[in-house]
Amino acid sequence: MSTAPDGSRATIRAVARLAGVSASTVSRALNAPELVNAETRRRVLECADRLGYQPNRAAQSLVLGRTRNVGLIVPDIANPFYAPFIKGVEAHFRDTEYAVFLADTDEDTATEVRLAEAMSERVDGLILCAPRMSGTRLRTVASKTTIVLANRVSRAAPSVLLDFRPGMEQAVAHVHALGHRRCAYLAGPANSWSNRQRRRYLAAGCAARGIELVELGPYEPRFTGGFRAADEVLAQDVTAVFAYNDLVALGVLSRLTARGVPVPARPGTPGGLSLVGFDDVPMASMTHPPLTTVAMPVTALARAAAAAMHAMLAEGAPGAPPPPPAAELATRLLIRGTTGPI
Amino acid sequence: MSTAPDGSRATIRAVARLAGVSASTVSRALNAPELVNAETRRRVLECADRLGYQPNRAAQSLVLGRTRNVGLIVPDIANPFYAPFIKGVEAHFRDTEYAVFLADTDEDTATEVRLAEAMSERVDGLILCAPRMSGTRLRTVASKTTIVLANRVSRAAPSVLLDFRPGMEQAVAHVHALGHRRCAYLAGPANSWSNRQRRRYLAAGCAARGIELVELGPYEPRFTGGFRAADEVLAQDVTAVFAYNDLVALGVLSRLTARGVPVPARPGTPGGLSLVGFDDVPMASMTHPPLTTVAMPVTALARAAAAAMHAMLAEGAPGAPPPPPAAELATRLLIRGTTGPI
DNA sequence: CTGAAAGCGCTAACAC
DNA sequence: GTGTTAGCGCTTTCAG
Repeated sequence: MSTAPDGSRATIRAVARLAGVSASTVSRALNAPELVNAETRRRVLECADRLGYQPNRAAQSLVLGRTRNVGLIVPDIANPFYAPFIKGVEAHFRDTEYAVFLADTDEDTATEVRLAEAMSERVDGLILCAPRMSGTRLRTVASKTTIVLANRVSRAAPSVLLDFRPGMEQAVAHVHALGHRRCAYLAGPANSWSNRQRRRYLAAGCAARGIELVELGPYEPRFTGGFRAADEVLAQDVTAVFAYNDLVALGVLSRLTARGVPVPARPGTPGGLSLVGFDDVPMASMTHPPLTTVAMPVTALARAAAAAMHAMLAEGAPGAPPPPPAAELATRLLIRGTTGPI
Repeated sequence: MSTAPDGSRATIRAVARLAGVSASTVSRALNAPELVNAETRRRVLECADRLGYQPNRAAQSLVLGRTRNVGLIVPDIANPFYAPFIKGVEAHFRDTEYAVFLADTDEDTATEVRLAEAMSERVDGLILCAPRMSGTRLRTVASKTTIVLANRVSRAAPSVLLDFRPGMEQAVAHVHALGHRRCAYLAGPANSWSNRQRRRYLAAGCAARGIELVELGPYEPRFTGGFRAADEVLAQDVTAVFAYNDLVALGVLSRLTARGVPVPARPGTPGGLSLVGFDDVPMASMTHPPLTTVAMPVTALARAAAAAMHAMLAEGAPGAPPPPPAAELATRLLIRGTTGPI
């Protein structure tokens, strides 16, 4: 059994006593097998096993100065965009000595700050996905623990980034080729890096091609945000819509369908709309019609973030983090059913 | 700043030195203010603050024997059913001394076991949501840490449970009232407690009313599981379908719509289907038509689980857990647009 | 009300 | 190869 008769857990000394060696030898047998006689080691391991010995992590952490935990903070676990990110990070650390601790900020900056602070005391490193906190705050957190940023740049810590440009460029070119000349952008959270990026490349692409772009919102980046957006879009005189993300796009699609507005426009019939999303969440390919969207290589992003963190941790550099590498991962347009000629 | 010039963090002794007191006094000023002179305490607090002192959690854990972390393991964070559960638990522990560590098993039993084991070393308590591991395994984990189960019963630990019966009863009665006499149940994972519960009450309700129930599956409990299910349902001669959960139902709805099968049946036209889901995920109310489904009071369940855990932790009972309370929370049918007369 | 001392369980020099 | 010793940073008796 794993617990002694009195309910307390076996310590390294108990194992040592049972095996007739010192605590150091047990420690070595466990952590540096090559430093100990094969036979001794066998005996120690057997005794440890017999007592159900598990090293006390607090004691290890205290002496080693590391927890072997890494934290992962995302804005909203319910957002399908983050699911593959989370799973990617978890997958990377599975079968390593690290455990991944996940937390969700509910898209709230104050919660994010509190969580980052609580976590930073309990982990060796923290992966912050699309954090909304200020640069100053970020610096504070970075001074306490090793940080890797995903989808956010800062001088305070290295980042892994999605390169929005190719996808956005392709989206604008596609819509332009279909004849659209007046489009709407349904903005997401104003303080979000993703929103700024999307808007920026969209604006640039539209300007370059003589497309007039009207910005609506901000909307909450969820399905219901799209409902509200849909009605406001209809009040504008546009023929195509770029939504902040797929969830919003799906909400727009749903509401538009309910109001009888064809997506995309039916040739010859006025009043239809073309619709482009961002993220390529699983649901996007399953609607009627399936959503034209810009796909993000989220799993690759996750892997990059996890690998960067793992490397920084391994480096053992307790001082300043290594030179921030900023991996960029290209997005691309997936043309499906919600875009058509004007 | 929070770090000393040399990058190392301030210790309790540093604070003590600066304040001209002993480490014990600093500790007391922080943890038991009433035991220390008000003025001394003020000074200590000020010094602590000035040095950016943060107690080392590993050291605290070591001496206190507790981590002030609680773990939460769910089958799939991407499943919208679990999102409110997670948020409910997180909300409960926000502003407590505990941090919640979340992990996701990817619906995989082996991963679940590994995670539970890794977590149990790092937390004071573990909330297991709909665990799939064996009773034996559960007992092993329960011997290492305090456990609360959600949607699963076991002698090894207390549970909070949803009472599926009222919702299922209502669903069957509803479908029966609409004239359906031959229905299908699209089963979820065979080893899942939820699946067993649903099937059981469904079977009982149908039997009591003379409805013939054919069971199909198991299907993976996701949108895509519903695609496959839809085609298999069409090959059966049924008029109504109970899906394992909303995701599956949504997949069925999508596929049925694509194949031109009306949901619900159009009066007078043969071949339509009525459809009932379970969970009431957000998306369920947003489809066309909106999904008739059995709503689960998930947030209440989460609160109950968190409260139970918190109580057990507070009790400080390091030995055996208190008598397992098994809270039961009633489900209910939400009649929306996917059910209609035969 | 405060300080000195002991020790939580473990690892890492340093001897032998 | 293995044992001895000395802490890691904190809390908590026990004296005063």
